[in-house]
Amino acid sequence: MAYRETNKTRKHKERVHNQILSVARAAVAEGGFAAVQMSSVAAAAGLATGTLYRHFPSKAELLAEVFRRVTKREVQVMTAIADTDGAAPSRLGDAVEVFARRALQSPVLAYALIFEPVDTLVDAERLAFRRSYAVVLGRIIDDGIKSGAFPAQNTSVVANCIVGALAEALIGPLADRTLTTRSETGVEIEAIVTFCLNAVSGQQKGTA
Amino acid sequence: MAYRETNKTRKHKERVHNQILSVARAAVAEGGFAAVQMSSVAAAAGLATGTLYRHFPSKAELLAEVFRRVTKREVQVMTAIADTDGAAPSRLGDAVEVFARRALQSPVLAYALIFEPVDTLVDAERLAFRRSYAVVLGRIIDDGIKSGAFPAQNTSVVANCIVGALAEALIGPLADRTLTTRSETGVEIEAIVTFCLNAVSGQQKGTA
DNA sequence: CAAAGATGTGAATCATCGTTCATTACTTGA
DNA sequence: TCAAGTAATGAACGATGATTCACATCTTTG
Repeated sequence: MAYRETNKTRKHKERVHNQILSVARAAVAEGGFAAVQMSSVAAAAGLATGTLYRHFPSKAELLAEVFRRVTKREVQVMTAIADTDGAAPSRLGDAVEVFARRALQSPVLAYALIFEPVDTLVDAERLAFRRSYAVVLGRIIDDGIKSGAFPAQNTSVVANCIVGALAEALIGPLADRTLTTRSETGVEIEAIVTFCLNAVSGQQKGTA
Repeated sequence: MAYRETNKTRKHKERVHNQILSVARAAVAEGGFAAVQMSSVAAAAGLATGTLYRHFPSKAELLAEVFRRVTKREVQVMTAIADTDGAAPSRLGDAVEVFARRALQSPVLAYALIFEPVDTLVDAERLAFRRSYAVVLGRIIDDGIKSGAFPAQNTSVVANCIVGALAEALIGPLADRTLTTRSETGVEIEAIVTFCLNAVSGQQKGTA
């Protein structure tokens, strides 16, 4: 005898929900997690501050959800490459290169995802995110070892090292985000790819 | 005809100054920069909050000073190794290993120094710090190239990659800093050293 | 349209900390 | 001991920004 949740309302709710997430995502891409303020998000979404709390219990959860969404896509992209059926070295090179290109495309977002501390919730997500990358890379490396393309090695440590090398060279504080003409970017990426391939295929006492 | 700064007062002042820095440093090592609160530092140092401001103009400056002190020592250690007169590969291995050992010794502090964003002042210091590391590593690598131990390569990118690989493998995911028996640590460090040496001495198209 | 319920609103509240400053307690040289 | 100055104190202040909540508005069903 009264209000009941209906298709229309459900859709509306979902639309608003997504709208909020999208605005928040944009804010993160613009200035990192630190730059996100509930009031700004609300304003940008054309809502009152309080309304956000009808959709997310807290800022932390909102940010965590943003993180999850963006992150999911990134991992999918990497996974797709890993599941290609080329030779391991070429797949590894591709994975590294794609990571690099995407990171350079939106450096602030990349920084936020890889580095920026926020709060326990998001930090936990980040851990999972990094691990996902390492897992994908590890799979490629294991393939390479099996096929003889790479010597035996401590896959998980090596995978972590690669993630770190990528992160640091591309979006760490030292990354020179100023001198990025198209060609300079290319040279840098090539250097990074070489570094990683060398590291994995090197001949030093391989079984560390 | 009155008060004048004297030896005794100067000494006292300095003692308190150092005491504050030391307490702050401990706080950073315990929970990172984010965990440092002026009131806690004061309490731990047996002082009133306001007293801190007789010694440091602001929290930011206090933290920057802490950063500088800790960091100076670290760079000295690395530099000493770089200036040894062994072969480049062995020096590089030593540098990496020492970095690793020290980082594992106080992971939270290492994390704070390498990653944790704080404010403009500290972030500027961090930039210098990382650059110092990269420079030291770069010097070793350049030596190696000159002596023919390493192929030609983009030294600065490679140095950054190494710093990143170290950081990630050791302290990025503060994750399994729990299951570090002495021997596991050793194995992990060895894997990291191998990774870095491979990366630098690899034969892939070296002149990226 | 009315009642019931859900949603939206945004000013007020709350919590956290860095920073200040009037006051008190020392130190020093005469 | 006194005057002149310095250091220490810690409660109060201020800024920021997340969160709440009493109220208004909208949707749905009968």
